[in-house]
Amino acid sequence: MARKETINWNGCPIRYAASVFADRWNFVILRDVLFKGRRYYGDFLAAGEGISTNILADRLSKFEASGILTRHQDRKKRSRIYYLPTQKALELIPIFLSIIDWAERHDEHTEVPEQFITAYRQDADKTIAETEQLIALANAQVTNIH
Amino acid sequence: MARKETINWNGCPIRYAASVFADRWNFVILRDVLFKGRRYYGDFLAAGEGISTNILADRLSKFEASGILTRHQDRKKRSRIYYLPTQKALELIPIFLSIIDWAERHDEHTEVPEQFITAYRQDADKTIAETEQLIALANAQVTNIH
DNA sequence: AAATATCACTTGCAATTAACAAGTATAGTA
DNA sequence: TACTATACTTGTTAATTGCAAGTGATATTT
Repeated sequence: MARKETINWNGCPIRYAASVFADRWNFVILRDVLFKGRRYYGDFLAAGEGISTNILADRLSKFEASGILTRHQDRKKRSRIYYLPTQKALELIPIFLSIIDWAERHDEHTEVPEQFITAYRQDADKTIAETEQLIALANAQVTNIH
Repeated sequence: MARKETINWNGCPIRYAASVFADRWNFVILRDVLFKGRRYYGDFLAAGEGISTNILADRLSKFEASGILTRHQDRKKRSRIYYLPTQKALELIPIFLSIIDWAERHDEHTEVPEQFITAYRQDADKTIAETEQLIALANAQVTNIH
């Protein structure tokens, strides 16, 4: 996003969403948070398949600013930082699931577990709930164990 | 997207989707196509609230390349060009509707007609179908009248 | 027929952002 | 005390974006 600070956003939901997460790396980070249980800076780096450290730092702080992630310090090991998804982030799950559904239909290279996609198409709400469970688990691992 | 042509996309649906439409201006163009009936280059320019001509041209040709839009010449007035959404584009509707739903819940500035959002929340499939109707109408206006 | 206008782009250049490599700060470990 | 780990910064180069102007192919007006 170059220049043009004072755009007329005009109450458009799509433009708002665009400003929050319409970016290649944002998609990947959100995928990692919502579906892969990643919570640490280092995890995102390793998993992001190529994101640079400065870009990752930039995106994480922007997600914090927009209320998608919260930043926390590990109590016992204070040098470790973890990021947790907010409710606002959890509510992105339906969007990302329908993206997965779409990609599976239109990209021949996409490989989603048959079971997962079938389950989603039969009962989307259930898959949404299950994904939330997954997230709760990942959160617990980070907040309790350490 | 600078450099890094040879990424390991790895069959990930989110990365595929990111490569096709995760970009500020892509969001706006798709909004215009899916919900506002815009079909002409000039319409996109006027409505995009600030997109540059070169960026618009770039995005339109990429959408063509990725099978989201098809480019057509008006028969009677051959200098006019219109773009039509493909089936692949139509199937983005559920994604964009859930984005609208999400933004309405989390952005105080977002102004979506109450009626629309309520209808969507009560019966998503119906709103999806209605949006498809809207698109059919916009297509007809472009392909028949001229 | 010539001049003007419309439309859909290109092109050139400056400004902004991203990628890559390296470095720094703080905390914990040997 | 030295070494390591983790989470970032910083600097530099490369790529993309924004903006203004230009171009070419129709149409329209005079």
